[in-house]
Amino acid sequence: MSRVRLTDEDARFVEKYRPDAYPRPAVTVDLAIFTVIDARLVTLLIKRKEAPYRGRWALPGGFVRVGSSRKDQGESLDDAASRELREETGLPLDPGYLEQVGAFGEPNRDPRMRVISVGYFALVRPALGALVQAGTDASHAEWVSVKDAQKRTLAFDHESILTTALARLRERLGSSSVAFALVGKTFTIPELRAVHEVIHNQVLDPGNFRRRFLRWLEDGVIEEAPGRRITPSKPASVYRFCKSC
Amino acid sequence: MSRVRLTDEDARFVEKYRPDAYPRPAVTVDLAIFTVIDARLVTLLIKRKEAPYRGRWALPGGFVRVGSSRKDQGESLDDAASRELREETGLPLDPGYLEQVGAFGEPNRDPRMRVISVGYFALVRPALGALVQAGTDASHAEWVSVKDAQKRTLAFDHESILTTALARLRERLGSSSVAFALVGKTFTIPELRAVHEVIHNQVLDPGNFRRRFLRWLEDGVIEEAPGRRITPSKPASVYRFCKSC
DNA sequence: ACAAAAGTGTTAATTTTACACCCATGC
DNA sequence: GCATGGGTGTAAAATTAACACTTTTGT
Repeated sequence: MSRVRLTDEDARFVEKYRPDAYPRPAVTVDLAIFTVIDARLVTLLIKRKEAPYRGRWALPGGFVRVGSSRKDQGESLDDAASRELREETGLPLDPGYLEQVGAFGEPNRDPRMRVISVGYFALVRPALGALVQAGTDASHAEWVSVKDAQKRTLAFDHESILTTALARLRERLGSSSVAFALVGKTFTIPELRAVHEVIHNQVLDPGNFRRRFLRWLEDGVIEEAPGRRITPSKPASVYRFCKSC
Repeated sequence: MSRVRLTDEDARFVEKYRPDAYPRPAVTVDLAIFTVIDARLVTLLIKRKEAPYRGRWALPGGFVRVGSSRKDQGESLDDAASRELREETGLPLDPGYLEQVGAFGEPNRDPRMRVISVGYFALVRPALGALVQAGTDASHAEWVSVKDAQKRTLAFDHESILTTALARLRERLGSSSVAFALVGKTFTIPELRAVHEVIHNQVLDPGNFRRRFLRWLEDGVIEEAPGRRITPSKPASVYRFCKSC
């Protein structure tokens, strides 16, 4: 983020400035965290333990930490989202993938007060996804298939955040960094195809998918990796994402 | 926006709720308002009359009006953007086109306090664009070619908002509603092509462009309109956007 | 008549799609 | 050997790109 140096006049003005002249909204981040489990696209939902909407399912999220002084203005939005992701999943760092999808700020979306939420979508590897359930109070957090999640009545306007995030995920799936965030550190082409099929909810031609994929190999985005898969038929070759072959 | 009815418990809780427990950020909307003038893509910049960054050029924008009570939570983000658009351009309603591009909330992007800005991009017709300059204090607001705007050092992080907005505009240009927002109420194919050329900064084949365009005609998105253009060569036929032929 | 730009036609190149077929492996 | 699914080949279809050519206007 590029920022510009202050003039002396600006600096003097800042010292005099009185905040709180106008009411301010609270600002939160809410996350649609996706992974693939048992060939279903799932998202992490939290059962709210407090009002409002107590007992209802909601996207994980929380308030953005805003410093109380000019010197300390708190954390960035991305940092807030990343922090919530870690806190709610209990997973170690590994950002996986995290992208903002926009601000959601209709009045009265929260009955307590004016709250503006910045929506994110996040991806975690399936292998890690399985750990989340175990690490948390089972009744508190749950992987729910996106289809089911959209049928439940979520708290606040989380339904619309989820829908927007899902659309964004589908848009981004063509990009390699997104595509590889939902498979293991090593993977086969059929594994990757299965993920695409689940997300787009349609079967894909194996041959054609393979050809699209092979461009990434030619471009050096991925490389062959050692390893095998146990299969009831011909085993596929294993690849890995290649950030610095 | 779908929202869910409160339970009685929720309602009771809301009554007790004490806001202001944590510091809150100020929230603004900032707009990249585009139009085409003299075959240049231009955006409206405001010369700041107050600190911080006094005298520097900035995107038009302002604080989101947040009500001070639970009953009145103020205006929506879209409404705030739409209001600023009207206030800064002095143009009558006619939304033209307005779309959110995301939240920009790095700490210290504003030296006074933590400010989170929601960026929008807006389109106004060229014919209207010319009026804006006249209606405002000339030294206050100015149409600046996007290329020049990106060379000037804009206030805050407006450079990054502008860049993001421009990218979004280019993405959306294929959609009819966006494409037609930058030409007159009636227009010719060459006029429309000129707009595309300016925005994508490349010359387009007239024949091929025409064919792409004609699909919209077949789909009934547009229709022929009466009228002519004064030209030094063969005049093109005139069309109009057709919301309910 | 001439220049200029609209509009039409045609063809090659590229990408997408569909589907046949061979191959390696576990059982 | 046989079923299963990985991997390869190929050809039709659709889209894109390049460019020649005809038409209509103002001068």
